[in-house]
Amino acid sequence: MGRGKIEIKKIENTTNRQVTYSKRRNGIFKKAQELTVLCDAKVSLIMFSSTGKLHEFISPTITTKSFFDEYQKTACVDLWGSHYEKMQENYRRLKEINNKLRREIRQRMGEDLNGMKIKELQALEEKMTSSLDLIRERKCRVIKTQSETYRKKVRSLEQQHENLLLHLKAKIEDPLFGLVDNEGDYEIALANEANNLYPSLRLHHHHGGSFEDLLRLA
Amino acid sequence: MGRGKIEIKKIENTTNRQVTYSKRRNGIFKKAQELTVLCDAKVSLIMFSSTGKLHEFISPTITTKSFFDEYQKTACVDLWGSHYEKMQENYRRLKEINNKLRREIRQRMGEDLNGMKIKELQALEEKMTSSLDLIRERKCRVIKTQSETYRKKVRSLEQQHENLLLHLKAKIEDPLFGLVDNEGDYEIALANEANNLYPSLRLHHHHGGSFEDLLRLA
DNA sequence: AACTATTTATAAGA
DNA sequence: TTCTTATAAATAGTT
Repeated sequence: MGRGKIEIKKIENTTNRQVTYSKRRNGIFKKAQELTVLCDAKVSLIMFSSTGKLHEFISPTITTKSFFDEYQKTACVDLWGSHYEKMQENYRRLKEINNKLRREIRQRMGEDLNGMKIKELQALEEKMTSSLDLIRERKCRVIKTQSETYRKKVRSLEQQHENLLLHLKAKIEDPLFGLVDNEGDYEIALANEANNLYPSLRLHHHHGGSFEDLLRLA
Repeated sequence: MGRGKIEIKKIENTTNRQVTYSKRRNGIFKKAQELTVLCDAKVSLIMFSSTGKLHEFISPTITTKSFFDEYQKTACVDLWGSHYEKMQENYRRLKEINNKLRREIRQRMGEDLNGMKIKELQALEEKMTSSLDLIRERKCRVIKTQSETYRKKVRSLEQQHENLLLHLKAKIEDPLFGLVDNEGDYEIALANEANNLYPSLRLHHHHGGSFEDLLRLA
């Protein structure tokens, strides 16, 4: 239908092919639409052009999903295909691994040992003792590090404390060293100066557990 | 296109509607086929008549399944809906659990302890020692049971052995006790009788490890 | 299922 | 892309 009759074979001229695709696509969509209305049919028409562009028509009387549900039921086709099955396979394997891991943990907790042979039990025991050694080693090192940190902090605080004492002594010997407005406020000023240093000492001591805690843990 | 122009609305006369459906279905299939060839396009055309009958055309250059895989990818349509998403969610959770389990095992193996506080390490150590106690207890019980079984078997075999000796002694003292055909075969008969018992003894001894193995294990 | 008068789709050209 | 138009194709109503 056109100025000349054409043979039904691939149009080699790209531009021409795309023009024809566009025209005929409109034509076939219109036909699908008419069929839907005239004959009360449900139609799905999906196409990809040679350049990979997607165009689709679906009867407005139905949703895409329900259309394909019906199609799969009627045609006995499984469009889910590999996607679903691969996923299910992976899921199954993951579950299996999970169970093995759980069993391993239970055994390492001393449960679920019923089926085990003597040699297996012995191997497990050996694994456990060597793991325990590693854990204890790690614990000792952490404690040592922590202890060292505390030791340094204590020394630093002692230093501060000493400085403070020297400072106070100097003030007592020479009341005019600091500028004090009157004799009555002198005691209060001293007390405040002390309080400004001690809170930080207490804070440091309780950050992350006391030194006494550490000794108990080891 | 025909003897008269028709309005595009549902054809109420059933026969007429079915005839038109049949004619136009052929028409649209031909169009789809021509589009496939002329424009090198991939077309899927599926339709259900008002009576529920299915007809479909798909470009012979592609399979139904690969067509829909591509369709889903391109259209970003999830035709499987909630089903798929639920599965994906489960899969994700399972993976997470898996990772936690692996971490737990690694910690129980004495690895991956870097981030742990002293108290956590101590708790882990305690869990491990109590687990180890359970495992050792279990091992001892299994060894005891096994040992007891072997002891009984040994006793039973000793009993059999003693019976055999008595039997032989009886035969030697009274050669006519057993029916022996001639004097020349007497020695051979004795040897065979002995061999029929000893193999079973050897078999029992090596089923699941020897007694000496057991002692070494404990 | 054919037939065929008409409508519709579209190839080629602008 | 869109419009035009000559012509091929599709099809509604009829037989």
